[in-house]
Amino acid sequence: MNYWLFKSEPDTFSIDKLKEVKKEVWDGVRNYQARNFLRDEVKKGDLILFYHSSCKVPGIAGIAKVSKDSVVDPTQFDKNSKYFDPKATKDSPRWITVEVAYKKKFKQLIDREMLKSNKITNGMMVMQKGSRLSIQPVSAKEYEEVISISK
DNA sequence: GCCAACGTTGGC
DNA sequence: GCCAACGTTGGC
Repeated sequence: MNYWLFKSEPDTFSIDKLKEVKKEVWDGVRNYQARNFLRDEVKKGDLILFYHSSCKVPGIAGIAKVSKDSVVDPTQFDKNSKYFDPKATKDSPRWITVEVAYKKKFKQLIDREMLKSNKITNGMMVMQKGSRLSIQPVSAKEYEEVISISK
């Protein structure tokens, strides 16, 4: 079992929205490094730190769980989607992702100030300058620390 | 295969 | 809105 951090802009898709819909296909990832994680390493049962980015207060908002792995991102075939990819075919889809299920929302958002002030969480990939990857691996130690901060 | 130009991300 | 960091594109 592995741990991950998934970034999402709350204006587009937030932890509250996930809570409402319970499950959602994590579509729209169009970066190969992130896609490779989604395709090869993110598996059913893995736990996800749900990170809100590009907003007033960025930070970790809660936890989700991978409910299905190796899901073909349907938006690549949708001409009306901004994620449409003319080079993707049904026979060899280019964008593979996962489905995530809501697990919990933290009582309080763990903002970057909080992550920075903790020695372990300050070392997380999301805290590194210029870290743009939207699907990031998280160590068990980092995950546990985030959980303990959230309590 | 190099690399400049360009586009995007994302914290601040 | 700024700007640094990074990824992608495309000419050569």
